Amino acid sequence: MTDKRVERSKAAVLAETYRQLSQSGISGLSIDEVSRISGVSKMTIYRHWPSRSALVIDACSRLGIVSEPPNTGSLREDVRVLATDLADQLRTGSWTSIYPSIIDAAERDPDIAAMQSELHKCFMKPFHTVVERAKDRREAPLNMSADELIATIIGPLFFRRWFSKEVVDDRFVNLLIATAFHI
Amino acid sequence: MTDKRVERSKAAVLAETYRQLSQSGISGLSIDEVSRISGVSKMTIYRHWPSRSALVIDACSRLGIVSEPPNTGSLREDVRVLATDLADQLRTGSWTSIYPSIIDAAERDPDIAAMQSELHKCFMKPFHTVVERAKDRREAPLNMSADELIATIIGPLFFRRWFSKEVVDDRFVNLLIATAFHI
DNA sequence: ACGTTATAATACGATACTGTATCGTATTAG
DNA sequence: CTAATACGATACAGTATCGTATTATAACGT
Repeated sequence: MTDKRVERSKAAVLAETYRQLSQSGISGLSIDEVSRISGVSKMTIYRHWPSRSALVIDACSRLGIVSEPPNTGSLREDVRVLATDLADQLRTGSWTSIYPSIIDAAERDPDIAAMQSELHKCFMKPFHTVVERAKDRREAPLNMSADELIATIIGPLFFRRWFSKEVVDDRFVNLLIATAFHI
Repeated sequence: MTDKRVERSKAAVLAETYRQLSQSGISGLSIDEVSRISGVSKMTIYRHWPSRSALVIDACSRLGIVSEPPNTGSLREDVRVLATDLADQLRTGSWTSIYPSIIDAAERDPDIAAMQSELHKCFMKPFHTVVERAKDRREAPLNMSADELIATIIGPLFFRRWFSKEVVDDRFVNLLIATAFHI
Protein backbone atom coordinates (compact mmCIF):
# COMPACT_ATOMS: atom_id res chain seq x y z
CA MET A 1 0.00 0.00 0.00
CA THR A 2 0.84 3.73 -0.19
CA ASP A 3 3.22 3.79 -3.08
CA LYS A 4 5.89 6.41 -2.40
CA ARG A 5 5.68 7.60 -5.98
CA VAL A 6 1.97 8.25 -5.61
CA GLU A 7 2.40 10.22 -2.43
CA ARG A 8 5.24 12.22 -3.86
CA SER A 9 3.28 13.07 -7.00
CA LYS A 10 0.15 13.98 -5.09
CA ALA A 11 2.06 16.19 -2.69
CA ALA A 12 3.92 17.98 -5.47
CA VAL A 13 0.71 18.58 -7.39
CA LEU A 14 -1.16 19.84 -4.35
CA ALA A 15 1.69 22.14 -3.36
CA GLU A 16 1.94 23.70 -6.79
CA THR A 17 -1.86 23.91 -7.06
CA TYR A 18 -1.97 25.77 -3.77
CA ARG A 19 0.76 28.14 -4.89
CA GLN A 20 -0.99 28.85 -8.13
CA LEU A 21 -4.38 29.28 -6.48
CA SER A 22 -3.05 31.93 -4.15
CA GLN A 23 -1.31 33.66 -7.01
CA SER A 24 -3.95 33.47 -9.73
CA GLY A 25 -7.17 32.38 -8.07
CA ILE A 26 -9.37 29.48 -9.03
CA SER A 27 -10.11 30.69 -12.54
CA GLY A 28 -6.43 31.26 -13.18
CA LEU A 29 -5.37 27.74 -12.30
CA SER A 30 -4.04 25.76 -15.24
CA ILE A 31 -3.42 22.03 -15.18
CA ASP A 32 -0.81 22.41 -17.87
CA GLU A 33 1.10 24.86 -15.73
CA VAL A 34 0.70 22.80 -12.58
CA SER A 35 2.12 19.88 -14.50
CA ARG A 36 4.98 21.86 -15.98
CA ILE A 37 6.10 23.54 -12.76
CA SER A 38 5.53 20.64 -10.39
CA GLY A 39 7.29 18.24 -12.75
CA VAL A 40 4.39 15.82 -12.49
CA SER A 41 3.04 14.61 -15.78
CA LYS A 42 -0.43 15.76 -16.73
CA MET A 43 -1.44 12.18 -17.25
CA THR A 44 -0.45 11.40 -13.68
CA ILE A 45 -2.53 14.31 -12.42
CA TYR A 46 -5.56 12.97 -14.23
CA ARG A 47 -4.87 9.54 -12.83
CA HIS A 48 -5.24 10.89 -9.30
CA TRP A 49 -7.97 13.47 -9.86
CA PRO A 50 -10.79 12.90 -12.32
CA SER A 51 -11.01 16.55 -13.37
CA ARG A 52 -9.70 20.03 -12.86
CA SER A 53 -12.62 20.78 -10.54
CA ALA A 54 -11.82 17.79 -8.36
CA LEU A 55 -8.25 18.99 -7.92
CA VAL A 56 -9.39 22.51 -7.09
CA ILE A 57 -11.84 21.25 -4.52
CA ASP A 58 -9.31 18.85 -3.03
CA ALA A 59 -6.67 21.57 -2.73
CA CYS A 60 -9.08 24.09 -1.25
CA SER A 61 -10.43 21.59 1.25
CA ARG A 62 -7.02 21.49 2.85
CA LEU A 63 -7.17 25.14 3.88
CA GLY A 64 -9.09 24.17 7.00
CA ILE A 65 -6.25 23.86 9.45
CA VAL A 66 -7.67 24.53 12.88
CA SER A 67 -5.63 25.02 15.99
CA GLU A 68 -6.67 23.93 19.45
CA PRO A 69 -9.17 26.40 20.98
CA PRO A 70 -7.97 28.27 24.08
CA ASN A 71 -9.42 27.58 27.50
CA THR A 72 -8.77 30.56 29.74
CA GLY A 73 -11.84 30.04 31.88
CA SER A 74 -13.50 33.16 30.50
CA LEU A 75 -15.53 33.24 27.32
CA ARG A 76 -14.50 36.79 26.66
CA GLU A 77 -10.81 35.98 26.91
CA ASP A 78 -11.20 32.85 24.84
CA VAL A 79 -12.89 34.83 22.10
CA ARG A 80 -10.25 37.52 22.30
CA VAL A 81 -7.51 34.97 21.79
CA LEU A 82 -9.32 33.42 18.83
CA ALA A 83 -10.08 36.78 17.25
CA THR A 84 -6.52 38.01 17.74
CA ASP A 85 -5.23 34.87 16.10
CA LEU A 86 -7.66 35.25 13.23
CA ALA A 87 -6.68 38.89 12.77
CA ASP A 88 -3.07 37.81 12.54
CA GLN A 89 -3.91 35.23 9.91
CA LEU A 90 -5.88 37.80 7.95
CA ARG A 91 -2.77 39.95 7.84
CA THR A 92 -0.30 37.22 6.94
CA GLY A 93 -2.02 34.00 5.89
CA SER A 94 -1.70 33.06 2.24
CA TRP A 95 -5.09 31.37 2.31
CA THR A 96 -6.67 34.81 2.57
CA SER A 97 -5.98 35.44 -1.09
CA ILE A 98 -7.57 32.15 -2.09
CA TYR A 99 -10.71 32.42 -0.02
CA PRO A 100 -12.36 35.14 -2.14
CA SER A 101 -12.10 32.82 -5.12
CA ILE A 102 -13.92 30.14 -3.18
CA ILE A 103 -16.61 32.57 -2.08
CA ASP A 104 -17.05 33.73 -5.65
CA ALA A 105 -17.18 30.27 -7.17
CA ALA A 106 -19.54 29.07 -4.42
CA GLU A 107 -22.02 31.62 -5.70
CA ARG A 108 -22.58 29.50 -8.79
CA ASP A 109 -20.96 26.08 -8.39
CA PRO A 110 -22.83 23.72 -6.01
CA ASP A 111 -19.79 21.49 -5.46
CA ILE A 112 -17.64 24.42 -4.44
CA ALA A 113 -20.49 25.75 -2.33
CA ALA A 114 -20.55 22.46 -0.43
CA MET A 115 -16.79 22.60 0.06
CA GLN A 116 -17.00 26.20 1.25
CA SER A 117 -19.68 25.24 3.73
CA GLU A 118 -17.45 22.52 5.17
CA LEU A 119 -14.50 24.89 5.30
CA HIS A 120 -16.61 27.49 7.04
CA LYS A 121 -17.74 25.01 9.66
CA CYS A 122 -14.09 24.14 10.20
CA PHE A 123 -13.11 27.76 10.74
CA MET A 124 -15.99 28.41 13.13
CA LYS A 125 -15.50 25.27 15.16
CA PRO A 126 -13.14 26.78 17.77
CA PHE A 127 -15.57 29.61 18.41
CA HIS A 128 -18.43 27.19 18.94
CA THR A 129 -16.23 25.15 21.22
CA VAL A 130 -15.41 28.02 23.56
CA VAL A 131 -19.07 29.06 23.65
CA GLU A 132 -20.08 25.51 24.54
CA ARG A 133 -17.50 25.39 27.31
CA ALA A 134 -18.79 28.68 28.70
CA LYS A 135 -22.27 27.22 28.78
CA ASP A 136 -20.99 24.13 30.56
CA ARG A 137 -19.31 26.38 33.13
CA ARG A 138 -22.65 28.14 33.66
CA GLU A 139 -21.00 31.40 32.78
CA ALA A 140 -23.31 34.42 32.61
CA PRO A 141 -24.97 34.01 29.19
CA LEU A 142 -24.62 36.66 26.51
CA ASN A 143 -27.58 38.43 25.06
CA MET A 144 -26.92 36.74 21.74
CA SER A 145 -26.50 33.28 20.29
CA ALA A 146 -23.18 31.71 19.35
CA ASP A 147 -23.83 32.36 15.64
CA GLU A 148 -24.63 35.98 16.35
CA LEU A 149 -21.50 36.41 18.45
CA ILE A 150 -19.41 34.88 15.68
CA ALA A 151 -20.93 37.17 13.06
CA THR A 152 -20.33 40.30 15.13
CA ILE A 153 -16.70 39.41 15.78
CA ILE A 154 -15.57 37.78 12.56
CA GLY A 155 -17.76 39.82 10.20
CA PRO A 156 -15.94 43.11 10.85
CA LEU A 157 -12.55 41.39 10.59
CA PHE A 158 -13.40 39.87 7.21
CA PHE A 159 -14.88 43.20 6.17
CA ARG A 160 -11.63 44.98 6.73
CA ARG A 161 -9.49 42.34 5.07
CA TRP A 162 -11.46 41.95 1.86
CA PHE A 163 -13.86 44.85 1.50
CA SER A 164 -12.62 48.07 3.08
CA LYS A 165 -9.00 46.91 3.15
CA GLU A 166 -8.32 48.78 6.37
CA VAL A 167 -5.77 47.58 8.85
CA VAL A 168 -6.78 44.72 11.13
CA ASP A 169 -4.87 45.29 14.35
CA ASP A 170 -5.25 44.28 18.00
CA ARG A 171 -6.82 47.61 18.84
CA PHE A 172 -9.65 46.84 16.45
CA VAL A 173 -10.04 43.34 17.85
CA ASN A 174 -10.33 44.77 21.33
CA LEU A 175 -12.98 47.19 20.17
CA LEU A 176 -14.99 44.34 18.71
CA ILE A 177 -14.70 42.31 21.89
CA ALA A 178 -15.69 45.27 24.02
CA THR A 179 -18.67 45.98 21.77
CA ALA A 180 -19.90 42.40 21.56
CA PHE A 181 -19.59 41.86 25.31
CA HIS A 182 -21.04 45.33 25.84
CA ILE A 183 -18.90 47.01 28.39
CA MET B 1 -23.94 64.46 -31.16
CA THR B 2 -24.90 61.26 -29.31
CA ASP B 3 -25.75 58.98 -32.19
CA LYS B 4 -28.77 56.87 -31.29
CA ARG B 5 -27.12 53.80 -32.74
CA VAL B 6 -24.18 54.20 -30.39
CA GLU B 7 -26.33 54.60 -27.33
CA ARG B 8 -28.48 51.64 -28.25
CA SER B 9 -25.46 49.42 -28.84
CA LYS B 10 -23.73 50.46 -25.66
CA ALA B 11 -26.87 49.93 -23.61
CA ALA B 12 -27.50 46.48 -25.10
CA VAL B 13 -23.91 45.41 -24.49
CA LEU B 14 -23.86 46.69 -20.91
CA ALA B 15 -27.19 45.04 -20.13
CA GLU B 16 -26.09 41.66 -21.44
CA THR B 17 -22.71 42.04 -19.77
CA TYR B 18 -24.40 42.70 -16.45
CA ARG B 19 -26.68 39.69 -16.91
CA GLN B 20 -23.77 37.44 -17.74
CA LEU B 21 -21.65 38.78 -14.90
CA SER B 22 -24.32 37.97 -12.34
CA GLN B 23 -24.82 34.55 -13.87
CA SER B 24 -21.24 33.48 -14.54
CA GLY B 25 -18.99 35.90 -12.70
CA ILE B 26 -16.16 37.92 -14.15
CA SER B 27 -14.11 34.95 -15.28
CA GLY B 28 -17.15 33.47 -17.01
CA LEU B 29 -17.85 36.51 -19.12
CA SER B 30 -17.31 35.96 -22.84
CA ILE B 31 -17.29 38.72 -25.41
CA ASP B 32 -18.40 36.27 -28.05
CA GLU B 33 -21.46 35.38 -26.02
CA VAL B 34 -22.23 38.97 -25.13
CA SER B 35 -22.11 39.73 -28.83
CA ARG B 36 -24.25 36.76 -29.81
CA ILE B 37 -26.96 37.28 -27.22
CA SER B 38 -27.08 41.04 -27.27
CA GLY B 39 -27.15 41.08 -31.04
CA VAL B 40 -24.35 43.61 -31.11
CA SER B 41 -21.45 42.70 -33.34
CA LYS B 42 -18.18 41.89 -31.65
CA MET B 43 -16.49 44.48 -33.82
CA THR B 44 -18.85 47.10 -32.48
CA ILE B 45 -18.09 46.08 -28.93
CA TYR B 46 -14.39 46.54 -29.58
CA ARG B 47 -15.16 49.88 -31.17
CA HIS B 48 -16.57 51.13 -27.86
CA TRP B 49 -14.34 49.35 -25.37
CA PRO B 50 -10.66 48.73 -26.02
CA SER B 51 -10.59 45.35 -24.30
CA ARG B 52 -12.56 42.79 -22.38
CA SER B 53 -11.18 44.18 -19.11
CA ALA B 54 -12.36 47.66 -19.97
CA LEU B 55 -15.90 46.39 -20.54
CA VAL B 56 -15.86 44.43 -17.29
CA ILE B 57 -14.68 47.44 -15.32
CA ASP B 58 -17.17 49.74 -17.02
CA ALA B 59 -20.06 47.39 -16.31
CA CYS B 60 -19.03 46.82 -12.70
CA SER B 61 -18.56 50.52 -12.05
CA ARG B 62 -22.26 50.98 -12.62
CA LEU B 63 -23.18 48.88 -9.59
CA GLY B 64 -22.75 51.89 -7.33
CA ILE B 65 -26.30 53.14 -7.17
CA VAL B 66 -26.66 55.01 -3.94
CA SER B 67 -29.93 56.23 -2.51
CA GLU B 68 -30.38 59.42 -0.52
CA PRO B 69 -29.29 58.92 3.12
CA PRO B 70 -32.05 59.22 5.74
CA ASN B 71 -32.20 62.12 8.16
CA THR B 72 -34.27 61.12 11.17
CA GLY B 73 -32.43 63.37 13.58
CA SER B 74 -30.91 60.42 15.39
CA LEU B 75 -27.71 58.72 14.29
CA ARG B 76 -28.91 55.45 15.65
CA GLU B 77 -32.13 55.57 13.64
CA ASP B 78 -30.34 56.75 10.52
CA VAL B 79 -27.95 53.82 10.76
CA ARG B 80 -30.84 51.45 11.40
CA VAL B 81 -32.58 52.62 8.23
CA LEU B 82 -29.40 52.27 6.17
CA ALA B 83 -28.60 48.84 7.61
CA THR B 84 -32.14 47.61 7.07
CA ASP B 85 -32.02 48.76 3.49
CA LEU B 86 -28.65 47.10 2.97
CA ALA B 87 -29.94 43.87 4.51
CA ASP B 88 -32.82 43.94 2.07
CA GLN B 89 -30.46 44.43 -0.85
CA LEU B 90 -28.29 41.58 0.38
CA ARG B 91 -31.33 39.31 0.24
CA THR B 92 -32.63 40.41 -3.15
CA GLY B 93 -30.11 42.51 -5.07
CA SER B 94 -28.59 40.89 -8.13
CA TRP B 95 -25.35 42.83 -7.63
CA THR B 96 -24.67 40.64 -4.60
CA SER B 97 -23.76 37.76 -6.87
CA ILE B 98 -21.35 39.91 -8.85
CA TYR B 99 -19.57 41.54 -5.93
CA PRO B 100 -17.63 38.43 -4.85
CA SER B 101 -16.12 38.30 -8.33
CA ILE B 102 -14.94 41.86 -7.94
CA ILE B 103 -13.49 41.17 -4.50
CA ASP B 104 -11.71 38.13 -5.85
CA ALA B 105 -10.31 39.85 -8.93
CA ALA B 106 -9.28 42.87 -6.86
CA GLU B 107 -6.96 40.57 -4.96
CA ARG B 108 -4.71 40.36 -8.03
CA ASP B 109 -5.74 42.93 -10.64
CA PRO B 110 -4.79 46.54 -9.77
CA ASP B 111 -7.33 48.06 -12.18
CA ILE B 112 -10.16 46.09 -10.66
CA ALA B 113 -8.83 46.88 -7.20
CA ALA B 114 -9.08 50.58 -8.01
CA MET B 115 -12.63 50.13 -9.29
CA GLN B 116 -13.57 48.16 -6.19
CA SER B 117 -12.17 50.88 -4.00
CA GLU B 118 -14.33 53.47 -5.78
CA LEU B 119 -17.36 51.23 -5.53
CA HIS B 120 -16.72 50.70 -1.85
CA LYS B 121 -16.50 54.41 -1.20
CA CYS B 122 -19.80 54.78 -3.05
CA PHE B 123 -21.50 52.18 -0.87
CA MET B 124 -20.15 53.67 2.36
CA LYS B 125 -20.95 57.25 1.50
CA PRO B 126 -24.45 57.33 3.07
CA PHE B 127 -23.07 55.97 6.32
CA HIS B 128 -20.40 58.64 6.45
CA THR B 129 -23.00 61.24 5.64
CA VAL B 130 -25.24 60.38 8.59
CA VAL B 131 -22.25 60.24 10.93
CA GLU B 132 -21.15 63.68 9.74
CA ARG B 133 -24.63 65.05 10.28
CA ALA B 134 -24.68 63.63 13.80
CA LYS B 135 -21.40 65.37 14.51
CA ASP B 136 -22.82 68.62 13.16
CA ARG B 137 -25.82 68.21 15.44
CA ARG B 138 -23.40 67.78 18.39
CA GLU B 139 -25.03 64.44 19.11
CA ALA B 140 -23.45 62.46 21.93
CA PRO B 141 -20.40 60.92 20.25
CA LEU B 142 -19.98 57.16 20.02
CA ASN B 143 -17.01 55.42 21.51
CA MET B 144 -15.83 54.53 18.04
CA SER B 145 -14.95 56.20 14.74
CA ALA B 146 -17.17 56.25 11.67
CA ASP B 147 -15.06 53.56 10.00
CA GLU B 148 -15.30 51.38 13.05
CA LEU B 149 -19.05 51.82 13.26
CA ILE B 150 -19.39 50.91 9.60
CA ALA B 151 -17.28 47.81 10.02
CA THR B 152 -19.24 46.60 13.04
CA ILE B 153 -22.57 47.05 11.28
CA ILE B 154 -21.85 46.10 7.68
CA GLY B 155 -19.24 43.46 8.43
CA PRO B 156 -21.66 41.04 10.06
CA LEU B 157 -24.24 41.61 7.31
CA PHE B 158 -21.72 40.81 4.57
CA PHE B 159 -20.50 37.89 6.65
CA ARG B 160 -23.92 36.31 6.66
CA ARG B 161 -24.62 36.92 3.00
CA TRP B 162 -21.38 35.57 1.58
CA PHE B 163 -19.61 33.54 4.24
CA SER B 164 -21.94 31.86 6.70
CA LYS B 165 -24.97 32.16 4.39
CA GLU B 166 -27.30 32.64 7.31
CA VAL B 167 -30.48 34.64 7.01
CA VAL B 168 -30.10 38.42 7.14
CA ASP B 169 -33.32 39.66 8.70
CA ASP B 170 -34.44 42.76 10.59
CA ARG B 171 -34.02 41.00 13.90
CA PHE B 172 -30.34 40.60 13.16
CA VAL B 173 -30.02 44.21 12.05
CA ASN B 174 -31.56 45.33 15.31
CA LEU B 175 -29.14 43.19 17.26
CA LEU B 176 -26.23 44.82 15.45
CA ILE B 177 -27.56 48.30 16.10
CA ALA B 178 -28.13 47.53 19.76
CA THR B 179 -24.65 46.10 20.10
CA ALA B 180 -22.85 48.90 18.28
CA PHE B 181 -24.71 51.61 20.22
CA HIS B 182 -24.24 49.53 23.39
CA ILE B 183 -27.58 49.49 25.09
C1' DA C 1 15.56 -10.75 -9.60
C1' DC C 2 11.51 -9.88 -11.98
C1' DG C 3 6.92 -8.79 -13.00
C1' DT C 4 3.94 -4.95 -11.98
C1' DT C 5 2.84 -0.38 -11.99
C1' DA C 6 3.42 4.54 -11.52
C1' DT C 7 5.55 7.77 -14.04
C1' DA C 8 7.55 11.49 -17.54
C1' DA C 9 7.48 13.19 -21.93
C1' DT C 10 4.97 14.30 -25.60
C1' DA C 11 1.69 14.67 -29.04
C1' DC C 12 -2.91 15.26 -30.00
C1' DG C 13 -8.08 16.64 -30.89
C1' DA C 14 -11.64 19.43 -29.59
C1' DT C 15 -13.00 23.59 -28.14
C1' DA C 16 -13.17 28.31 -26.71
C1' DC C 17 -11.58 32.75 -26.40
C1' DT C 18 -9.60 37.41 -27.63
C1' DG C 19 -8.70 40.82 -30.72
C1' DT C 20 -8.23 42.21 -35.73
C1' DA C 21 -9.53 42.67 -40.50
C1' DT C 22 -12.66 43.12 -44.39
C1' DC C 23 -16.78 44.50 -46.65
C1' DG C 24 -21.20 45.73 -47.77
C1' DT C 25 -25.39 47.93 -45.60
C1' DA C 26 -28.17 50.99 -42.92
C1' DT C 27 -28.65 55.02 -40.28
C1' DT C 28 -27.65 59.45 -38.87
C1' DA C 29 -26.54 64.45 -39.16
C1' DG C 30 -26.25 68.51 -41.73
C1' DC D 1 -29.98 64.67 -50.74
C1' DT D 2 -25.39 63.41 -49.40
C1' DA D 3 -21.36 62.48 -46.86
C1' DA D 4 -19.92 60.49 -42.72
C1' DT D 5 -20.13 56.77 -39.81
C1' DA D 6 -21.95 53.19 -37.01
C1' DC D 7 -23.27 48.86 -37.91
C1' DG D 8 -23.70 43.39 -38.73
C1' DA D 9 -21.79 39.48 -40.67
C1' DT D 10 -18.05 36.86 -41.21
C1' DA D 11 -13.62 35.20 -41.34
C1' DC D 12 -9.25 34.89 -39.37
C1' DA D 13 -4.79 34.41 -36.52
C1' DG D 14 -2.97 33.37 -32.43
C1' DT D 15 -3.29 31.46 -28.01
C1' DA D 16 -4.88 28.76 -24.26
C1' DT D 17 -7.28 25.30 -22.18
C1' DC D 18 -8.93 20.46 -20.95
C1' DG D 19 -8.75 15.83 -21.21
C1' DT D 20 -7.00 11.58 -23.84
C1' DA D 21 -3.65 8.61 -26.05
C1' DT D 22 0.97 6.62 -26.73
C1' DT D 23 5.39 4.95 -25.45
C1' DA D 24 9.43 4.23 -23.17
C1' DT D 25 11.50 4.49 -18.54
C1' DA D 26 12.08 4.09 -13.75
C1' DA D 27 10.70 2.64 -9.24
C1' DC D 28 8.28 -0.41 -6.46
C1' DG D 29 6.82 -4.86 -4.03
C1' DT D 30 7.45 -9.61 -3.48
